[in-house]
Amino acid sequence: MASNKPSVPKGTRDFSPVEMVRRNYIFDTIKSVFRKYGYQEIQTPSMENLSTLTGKYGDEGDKLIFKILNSGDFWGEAEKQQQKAEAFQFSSRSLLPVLSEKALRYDLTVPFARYVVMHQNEISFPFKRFQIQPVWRADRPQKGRYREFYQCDADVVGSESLLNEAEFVLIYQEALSKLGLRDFTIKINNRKILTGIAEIIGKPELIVDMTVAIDKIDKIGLDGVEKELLERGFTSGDIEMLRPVILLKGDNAEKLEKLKAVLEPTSVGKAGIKEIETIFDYLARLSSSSLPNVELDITLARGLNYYTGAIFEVKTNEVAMGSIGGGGRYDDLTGMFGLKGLTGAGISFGADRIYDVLDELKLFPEQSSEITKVLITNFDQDAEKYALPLLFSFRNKGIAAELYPSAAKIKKQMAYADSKNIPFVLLIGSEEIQSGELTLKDMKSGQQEKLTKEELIKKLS
RNA sequence: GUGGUUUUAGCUCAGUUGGUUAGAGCGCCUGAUUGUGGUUCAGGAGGUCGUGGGUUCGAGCCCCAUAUUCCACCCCA
Repeated sequence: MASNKPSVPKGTRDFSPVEMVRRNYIFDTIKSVFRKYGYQEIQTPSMENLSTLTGKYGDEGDKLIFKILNSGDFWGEAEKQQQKAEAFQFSSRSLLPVLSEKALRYDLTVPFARYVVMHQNEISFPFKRFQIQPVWRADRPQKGRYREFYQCDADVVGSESLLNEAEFVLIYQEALSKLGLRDFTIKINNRKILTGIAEIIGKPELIVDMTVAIDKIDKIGLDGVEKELLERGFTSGDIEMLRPVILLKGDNAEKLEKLKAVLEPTSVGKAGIKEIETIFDYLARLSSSSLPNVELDITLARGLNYYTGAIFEVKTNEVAMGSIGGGGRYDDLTGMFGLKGLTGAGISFGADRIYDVLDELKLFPEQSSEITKVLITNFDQDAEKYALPLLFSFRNKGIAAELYPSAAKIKKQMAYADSKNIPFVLLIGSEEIQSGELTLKDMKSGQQEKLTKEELIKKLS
């Protein structure tokens, strides 16, 4: 086994030139919309202190954090610990802080919260930031799920206005439309409504179990949800009360009316309804058309523990794929880092899933693989010498140009231009050098014409 | 973390009950065309059959382990 076949770690990928063009198209589109709504870009390190990340994503989440092994003699450190404290027992739990104190970023929201706390004195609130960087999860890969993937987050901290939530809907709407998606659903819900429902049933402590179960309605159906609710500690009486809420039908206004009646006894539930109404009201004033793909979905829960108000999730209906975006309001995210009373709200686009969707729907624009405008052929040393100042002039005028780097066969040089999708090839042989009229070939039509340097620059600019 | 699945040429895939020298299409290289790509024609190179063990006279094919791919569950973008 001297020579291993090279490979990349499970769930990671290389991105070749064509893929990068397409990925940047996605990033640039999303970025331009973020900027349009007043969000500024930041970046944070790929790794964070492990203590920054642990405990923020729940037990399931913590397991998926990629931990970085300490450098140096960690085994010696472990033994030193044991000598110092007799009570120190070797176990996965006790050894972890000795073996690892850094970890790869799991999402962009928690590092952002850390950033806000560390930079609170330089930041003027409300602070609107966006961030596009990879995150890592030690998950088992499958369709649309990678161990390294990019998130595109926009978050605002220090503003409790529901205008932010309304604008998030518009950002989703605009960015996804720009990318060519037509049939997608922006689902919206409110944690307070879910809390209200749990209160009415009289099981507020089981709210997480309730939401996890009803979130699966699309997947496992009503019977499955009811079965899971029973397993999670609800009685059949509770389920009787829940059923009409889960099966809520109609358009957004109708759903709101029905919910209002159900949630009348709970102040928190009513507050949730009011928030949704306010967001819809903002949206009605902020957009020219009604937004047909915004849908109030009471079964939308999302896993993350820290959402307290609005919850978003975006799904495409054109391809079978998990959610391509999500987000929500979290009242006290920075509290875990010691800065209390700062509210935040944010959304995320899953760039890799969006890529897979656009790829499957063949929605990537065609022209994008053309980069170099003109290739100058290389006949021999004399021609190369003649070509260099010309190459310089082309680039000076902003024309993307290449000189073939060796005097290879013209056939090969033409094939190179063809494979790279270069639209023009300039042929400079002894004839052209003498006359000063150079042969420009249009690769698409196959036509050739003789042009002077000035004419070339004019034509290629 | 649980259950299943995939892996054969650069790519997409054939390969019979275990039997000589493992095939195709596309791509690549060379030539027809020493100054012309994408079309055509002729020729050519390229394979530790994912990896490591085992069974067998003999393994791409059977068994074990491991990696990887994809899928479902959990959870999530």
